[in-house]
Amino acid sequence: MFPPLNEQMDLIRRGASEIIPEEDLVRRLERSIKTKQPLRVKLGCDPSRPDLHLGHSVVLRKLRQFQDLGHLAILIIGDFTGMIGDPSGKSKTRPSLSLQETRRNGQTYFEQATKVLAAQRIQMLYNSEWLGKMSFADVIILASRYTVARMLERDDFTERYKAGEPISVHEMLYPLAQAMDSVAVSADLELGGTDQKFNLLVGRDIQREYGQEPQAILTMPILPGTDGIEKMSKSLDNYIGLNESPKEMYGKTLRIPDTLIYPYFELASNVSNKELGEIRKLLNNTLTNPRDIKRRLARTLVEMYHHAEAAAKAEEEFDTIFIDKNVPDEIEEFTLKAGNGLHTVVALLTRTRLASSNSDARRLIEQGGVSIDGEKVTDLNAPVPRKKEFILKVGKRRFLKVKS
RNA sequence: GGGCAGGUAGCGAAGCGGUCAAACGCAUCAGACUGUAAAUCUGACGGCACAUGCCUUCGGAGGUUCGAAUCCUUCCCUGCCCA
Repeated sequence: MFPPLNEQMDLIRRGASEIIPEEDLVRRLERSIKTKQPLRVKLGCDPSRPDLHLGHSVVLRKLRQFQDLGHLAILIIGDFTGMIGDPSGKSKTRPSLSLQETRRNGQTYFEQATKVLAAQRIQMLYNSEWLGKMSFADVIILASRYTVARMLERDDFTERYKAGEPISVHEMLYPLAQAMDSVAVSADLELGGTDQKFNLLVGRDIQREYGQEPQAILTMPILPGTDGIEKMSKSLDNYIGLNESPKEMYGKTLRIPDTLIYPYFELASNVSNKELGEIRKLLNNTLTNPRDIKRRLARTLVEMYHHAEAAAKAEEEFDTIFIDKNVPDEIEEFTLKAGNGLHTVVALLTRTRLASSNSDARRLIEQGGVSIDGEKVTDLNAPVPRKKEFILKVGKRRFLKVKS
């Protein structure tokens, strides 16, 4: 039923940052082979940000490998924690979601996650099922099993504490809540990014306190965002979303700094180890133009989340716009209606949201960023052309077909 | 409970009675350049009107003043120290 241990470990280790403790995992795998029981591999998901991106895909792909090996993927939607608010300390506006919202987000999370995960051997649970039932007394008992000093060991707590930044008490409850998830599902292994290491380790301690064998943990490297500096995240707008159109995905990928080409192939694509080696060789060769490899990366990613045809088309369109400086085939349309009072280009830009305000629209014109049918608009008071149809272009890549 | 230091535009951070729509950095947007939507350079960057005009912003609410982000009162929030 399961592949041999060595084979499993080879795959499991690939790309992994740390496996703690590796002997534990090996032991469980051996047992699983013997008893023919799949491992219960847990991954926690934050439903307050239901838009998945390549950063999430790194750990999801690892989970997928476990599925492929015959193990069970347990997705835990943190709806309970989502209802209380985000603990990251970064955002002051902690959106407290309603139960309904968390359910809806959980659903969209699932839909996106299954772009990477296999539909079978997957179990999705909402942690309000057990956390919501805990009494205050239960919480106190749970909290008594961990110490403040140990909690403060967590990097981000240490730093914030030193920097004199606020840390709310409830934030310290999050690692414990997450640990209770592990207890609730009797996790054999929990996956997460390296930034989750602390939380994952707390899970071990708490499981032990609750009479369970502590889970092994496996961390994956953090995928850098498209800026090449920060961790990929939606709030920093340095992400490539799993749900994005082929066009967006392709364009964003081609924009990443050259230094990210290899890490993206390694962590976010499904190229084989052999291909990875070739890619590395090519990148080290000064004769190769990194652009060509980056194009391959962009195609690969689009193929993974869409299909080959879409990838080819996205590439073609990119070339059309940026190399040939032409108008793409498919562009959004806007129909001018009599009586909607759009007489000037400025008004049109604002109405169609190509500019955020009239001032912004004027600014764009002043800076030479607006053209109609390829002709630069220079007059701030330029009227909307009396044509049946024309192409409005803003900046380098925003197009609108205006009809009347 | 007491003492101290803070809360400024998307973020970080200056300003401490008029010349403040508010320096600077980051992010963002536009232009040039480029293999690229990268890097670099240039410019813009609250809103409305656009000719030097008006309106809304500096935690909230009041007040002093011809005039406040800047002074006073009060409330809310944050950090540190003492108890």
